[in-house]
Amino acid sequence: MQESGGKRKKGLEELRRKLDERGGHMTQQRAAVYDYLSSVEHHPTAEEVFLNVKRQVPKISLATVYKNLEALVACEAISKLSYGDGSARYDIRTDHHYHTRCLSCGRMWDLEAARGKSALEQIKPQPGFTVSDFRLELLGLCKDCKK
Amino acid sequence: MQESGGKRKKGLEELRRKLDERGGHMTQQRAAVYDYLSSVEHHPTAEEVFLNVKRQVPKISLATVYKNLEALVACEAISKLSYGDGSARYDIRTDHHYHTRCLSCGRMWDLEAARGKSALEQIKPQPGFTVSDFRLELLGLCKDCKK
DNA sequence: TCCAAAACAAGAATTATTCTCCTTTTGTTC
DNA sequence: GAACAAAAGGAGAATAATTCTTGTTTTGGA
Repeated sequence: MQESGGKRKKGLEELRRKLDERGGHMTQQRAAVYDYLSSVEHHPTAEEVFLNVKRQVPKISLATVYKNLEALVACEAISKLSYGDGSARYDIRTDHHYHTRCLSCGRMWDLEAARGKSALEQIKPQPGFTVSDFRLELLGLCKDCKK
Repeated sequence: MQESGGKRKKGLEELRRKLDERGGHMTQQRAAVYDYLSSVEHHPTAEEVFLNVKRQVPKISLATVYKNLEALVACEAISKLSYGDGSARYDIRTDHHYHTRCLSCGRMWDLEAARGKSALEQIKPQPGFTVSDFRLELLGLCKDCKK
């Protein structure tokens, strides 16, 4: 499930650069958290990251996972999402994009924002409110659940 | 801040009808929660509902407020806005509309969906996914927090 | 009026997350 | 490469939002 060596190494170098900018250090635990997020297609919870990273760094604590996820969000290496239910989820992508969510199975997918951006800009907030970002989810039924 | 007597009474009758459909009872506490939500422009948290309803029903407990909010959501008298950042908020509206949310103070406002709807329909999901609803938030700074 | 179901209050429990305290590691400087 | 300050780690306590539990009261229909 891990990316190929070269690509992975490149990701970690990029991460180090981003950490450096804010005076953050690269650690084994941090690299493992980032690496795990790079290796999965979906958007896992902190708990899920913890359980998986533990296999590579058995002594890592849940608090460390949380602190690292926070640090990675702060240096814009990953982004934090919420599906609206319990726990927050983390996404290796930091570019502007949205999500589709299946109301039946709960799974989510990325939605390319290319067309969305200009469409969203047509929607105006109340006077005096300055918009800095959009959050958009399309809710419905996925291919599998429609059967 | 309360609605005029007639309108308020009508709202409560409507609520009783919705509760009846699911075998729910009308109580002083439940009416007060609903009434408070009807009386405000913004979308308060459970805590905020609790503190305000307490002024009318001093012995109400926070758990009761939560249970009533849940019951009102279940009978579709109100809706719950949970985007995962901090506490959930509750909205007397159940029709299709969107929200603005201030990143500084956390408050939320309604955003009329009239223009939004056609704009959102331009955004296409992955093939095979059937969209039944949109969730949209504009994030930014409100008038007060910009100062 | 009576009764079963529903709802109440109070507080304990749970869940997700953050904080505290003390130890270890990192990266920079000599 | 040793020394050092800052950053990060680990373990578990603390916090915040929400839900559950227990025993009591209220509601609405018979």
